[in-house]
Amino acid sequence: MDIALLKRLSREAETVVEAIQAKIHRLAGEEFNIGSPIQLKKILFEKLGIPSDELKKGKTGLSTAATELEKLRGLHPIVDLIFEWRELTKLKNTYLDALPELVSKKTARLHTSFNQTIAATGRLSSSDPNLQNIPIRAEFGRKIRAAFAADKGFKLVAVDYSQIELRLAAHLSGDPKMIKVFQEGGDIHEATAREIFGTSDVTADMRRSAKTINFGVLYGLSAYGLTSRIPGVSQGSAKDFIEKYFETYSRLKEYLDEVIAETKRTGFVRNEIGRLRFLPEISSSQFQVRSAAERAAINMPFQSMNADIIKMAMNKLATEDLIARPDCRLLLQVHDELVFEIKENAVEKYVPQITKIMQGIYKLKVPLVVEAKVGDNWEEMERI
DNA sequence: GACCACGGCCAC
DNA sequence: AAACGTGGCCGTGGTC
Repeated sequence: MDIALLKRLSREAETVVEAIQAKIHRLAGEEFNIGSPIQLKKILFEKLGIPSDELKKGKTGLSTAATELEKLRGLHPIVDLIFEWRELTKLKNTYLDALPELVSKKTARLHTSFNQTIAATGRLSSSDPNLQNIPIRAEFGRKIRAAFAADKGFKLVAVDYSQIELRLAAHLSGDPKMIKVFQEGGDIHEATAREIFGTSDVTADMRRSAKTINFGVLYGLSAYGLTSRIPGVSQGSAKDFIEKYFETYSRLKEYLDEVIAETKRTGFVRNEIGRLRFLPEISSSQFQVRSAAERAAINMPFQSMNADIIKMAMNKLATEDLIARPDCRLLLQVHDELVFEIKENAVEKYVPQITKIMQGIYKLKVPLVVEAKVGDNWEEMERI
């Protein structure tokens, strides 16, 4: 771990947070704890009178979650500042200030625990610290990854399964259109956009919407849920999108319906290699409880198969002596990705062996593809 | 000081 | 009506 980098970023964040905090307090006309949703609500909706009619309510009243505050952007300058404050304090508290404390004095490394019997789907989880949720999506957070650096003379190598859950959707459902896209090496999100928007001129926005639907379907997304996740889409057109989606991938629709029916009949869902998840709540008389169980049932075959496939690959890698040798060690598993530290002059030797094992570990009706990246740290990685 | 519920948010 | 699955960690506000 590059502790000096984390400390630098922490100081950078602190300076900005203090400036933002002062602005927020000035706009509010008083000092208050921005991190307290109770106090924040009072300022936003009582003192400043920002309209709150469209906002969701939780157990304790109005929600100030990011998805809700998003609706208030432009109504008052304090809103944008709250977003910035939250982003920076989150990163500072959870990563920048916490991780250096946990670095071993002896090894200069960070050691996590991987838990094997926590997640209901068979995934691993990581704790103390969780190294499966290190930021990557936002620009500032992503910099934290640079602190995860390979030893001198070594490289970090990250190998991840490409689109594995959607490939599993194609495989498990046997949907011919979806299978065809993957067999031809096509872009599944673009192909989906072409179908649901009925055009070969797919814009970036169309592809983004199709991507949201592709992933959402694996989670049991509803038209309502889609509405809040695609900007400017009404519930009516979201419903149309989903209908069009399932007209396109009709065998997938049948498969998902079968999973729910089977789970209702037996009280459990079983993935292709036999892992079970019991979901007795699927027969609940309470709509909310029952619906949540249906979504968990829909997701289970994909998420659990992903977990089992990467576990089988890790097992084979261990058997082939590729995870704990002086010039090649497995450091992390992040659900569909394995991160190795490999001696610089041995990357060329080991990466083909690793990718071959990962790709060949389980035969699907579509290609199982992995992508490898290499770099001196976890931020600056290049495809190899 | 330990624990809890909650709201919130990071990852895949 | 309810509204996207699996996790873990943070601070707040509270109890014991």
